[in-house]
Amino acid sequence: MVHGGKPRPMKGIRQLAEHLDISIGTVSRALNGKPDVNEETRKRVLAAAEQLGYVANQSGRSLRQGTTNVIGLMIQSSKETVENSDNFFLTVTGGLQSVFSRHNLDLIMLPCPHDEDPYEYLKRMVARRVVDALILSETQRVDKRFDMLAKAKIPFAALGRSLSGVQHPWTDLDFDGVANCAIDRLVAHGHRRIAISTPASDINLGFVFVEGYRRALERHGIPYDPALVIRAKSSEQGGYQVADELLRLDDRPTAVLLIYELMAIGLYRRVMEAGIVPGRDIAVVGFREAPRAKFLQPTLTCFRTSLHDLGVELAEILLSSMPAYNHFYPNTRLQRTWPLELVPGESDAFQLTTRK
Amino acid sequence: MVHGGKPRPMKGIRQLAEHLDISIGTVSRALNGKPDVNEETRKRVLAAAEQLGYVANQSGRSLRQGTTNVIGLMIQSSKETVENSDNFFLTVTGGLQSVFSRHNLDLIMLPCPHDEDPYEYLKRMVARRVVDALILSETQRVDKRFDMLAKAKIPFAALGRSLSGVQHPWTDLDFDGVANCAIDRLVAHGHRRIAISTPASDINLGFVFVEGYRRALERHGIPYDPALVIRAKSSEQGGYQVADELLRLDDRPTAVLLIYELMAIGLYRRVMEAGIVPGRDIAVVGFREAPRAKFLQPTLTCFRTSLHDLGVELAEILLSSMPAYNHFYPNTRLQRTWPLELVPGESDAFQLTTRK
DNA sequence: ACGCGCTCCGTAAACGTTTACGATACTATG
DNA sequence: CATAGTATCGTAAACGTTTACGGAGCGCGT
Repeated sequence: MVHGGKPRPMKGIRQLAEHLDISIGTVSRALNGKPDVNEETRKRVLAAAEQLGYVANQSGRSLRQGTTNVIGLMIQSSKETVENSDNFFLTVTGGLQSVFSRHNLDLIMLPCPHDEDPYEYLKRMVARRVVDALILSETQRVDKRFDMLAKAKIPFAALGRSLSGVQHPWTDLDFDGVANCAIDRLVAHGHRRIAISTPASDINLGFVFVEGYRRALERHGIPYDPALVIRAKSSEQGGYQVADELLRLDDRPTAVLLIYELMAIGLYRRVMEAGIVPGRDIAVVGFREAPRAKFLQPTLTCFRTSLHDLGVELAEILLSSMPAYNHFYPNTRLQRTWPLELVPGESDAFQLTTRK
Repeated sequence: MVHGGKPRPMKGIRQLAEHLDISIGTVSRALNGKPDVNEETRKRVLAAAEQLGYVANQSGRSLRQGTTNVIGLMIQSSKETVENSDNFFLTVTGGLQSVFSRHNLDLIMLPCPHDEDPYEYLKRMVARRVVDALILSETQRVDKRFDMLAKAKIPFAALGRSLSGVQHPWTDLDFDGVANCAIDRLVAHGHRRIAISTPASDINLGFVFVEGYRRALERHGIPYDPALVIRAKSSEQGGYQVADELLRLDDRPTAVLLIYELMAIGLYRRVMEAGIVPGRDIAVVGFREAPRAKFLQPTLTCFRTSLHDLGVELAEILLSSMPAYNHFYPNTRLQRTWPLELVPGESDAFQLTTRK
């Protein structure tokens, strides 16, 4: 039984303690920055820990204190979601982490498998107790997950508002504001028959988007026509399909508002097949800005925002709703819509001449 | 102290045991499917656990058995990576999970913050001991992470081969095979001056890609010209830049091989600005297939593969390298390149007429 | 000399599991 | 009936932390 030699891999705080010839209590206090420990011994402990490569076992720690210092971001990578949303999550993640890291919190992503019920998945993850708090995305119109988390008293914030019972913290892109702005612009250009695309799923953003569209129309005295609300997947194929439906309408719309900018690629393609050119015969406005939109001809009018900053906001909202952290973020609004900036393109830059 | 009434939230296995009036040992054995427990009582235990919503505390469990049943997928969301699509990761994730879930393993994603050194980040995550094994992606040419994990004796597999010392399990797309096939095709069409794009970073796939390109060229007796290897970011902008550089070359190439299919969008745009049309004046071949490629005019010749199946393979490789699971996957090759299938498009479907 | 407060540290009890070990009751076998 | 074997269960010791509690030593004022 060799005892000296190379510093063998640390087994636990116990070995570190007996190597320093002090008690484990003191070692623990030294490592955790507790006040009642001599500065001198703290230095020794930290040095020894560094040298021997000791690092606290997280299981033991979180068993004892019931906390893990990990925040989970649940993402439901449904087939549809996978097709769009490329950099969306990773960009938001960057913003989240920039805040969390200041508090020594780590972020992990919890991807719900396609074939599993998100609610059951979340239950499993909560039961694992590997996260202290959660960020939910892709919120449904009514979302059982919120009620469950509220009942389980685990803090959470949502990326996207919802109608669910509990008042929960969230940030959300300003979907109705965007719809509002787009309609104002299109109406000013002479359009009165304006279609809108919305996701086929129960995700809440679609409802909010259409609601804003409806209110804006009514403000201009234009009746709301359900036939102009086209449900389609948020992908290029979806855009193609939207155009297809548009062309089939009797009183063909002169403008269309897309929930997802990539759809414009498919839409352009389909209408051009029909001899209709975007930006001249039909106005197109897209939600959010993708780098790809810049490569469309004609360039797409859309809305820009910083997803990174949205992540920052979301993290702060979550933390301010957690007792242990809320003093860092004293007066934070717990619900916040995130503004977007209009990026004018050529796709709607024409005045509609009343042709009939 | 009320004792009856609503089933209050379970505190632990102890309460569950005394509610059933049996010992905690038996309860634990019943829940974990151990053999020495009466089928009758097992049923009772499972029923009670279900009814009271009991679920084992993961910290306690993993403290005791030193295992967490969680696999981590580390992703370095570098700025550049974010610009490309993360549906890559989400798709692979689907394949991984379909395997892991059979073994009651959960997958979490560990996104390394932009501003943190991936190596340090990984060290922190390993220290947390929240994962039993790891999957690394975006492997560098030489990657310190592998050595660290090997030394720490934590199992891992990589998405992408590397030159690092240790023989580690990996799957990788068949970059050199693709380069090979593309060159054969282009040469058959009369091209001899063929450019190639490669990432600007130290990620290994670029080296493998160029290596395959080089060997294929030499097989055809075409000298390798370093000037034709263009480093650029894997984005539309990068494609634009590649085209820019191409146009600046004296003896202008008649074909180009792109490491990332989205680059074709920018490349098309730039060459068309110069009056050169893809598929007639210049041949373009892209690596991997994106849905977007279908919307390009002319359609892009590229290579298709199932990233989901690649995930399946990767998961199996990882598990077969773990003592506790390897009997499930007896004779699995621990290193495997993943084949891709050619998807012929119009972008290289012309015979080069020798023009000079 | 005594008591008090302060600083620093050791002791031991939790946290919620799993599991080796032994105990009990019952069955089969001689 | 004695004994061995089997099926089932209870007991208690781990796993590695954190932390409440108390104790030792010291300075200081009375």
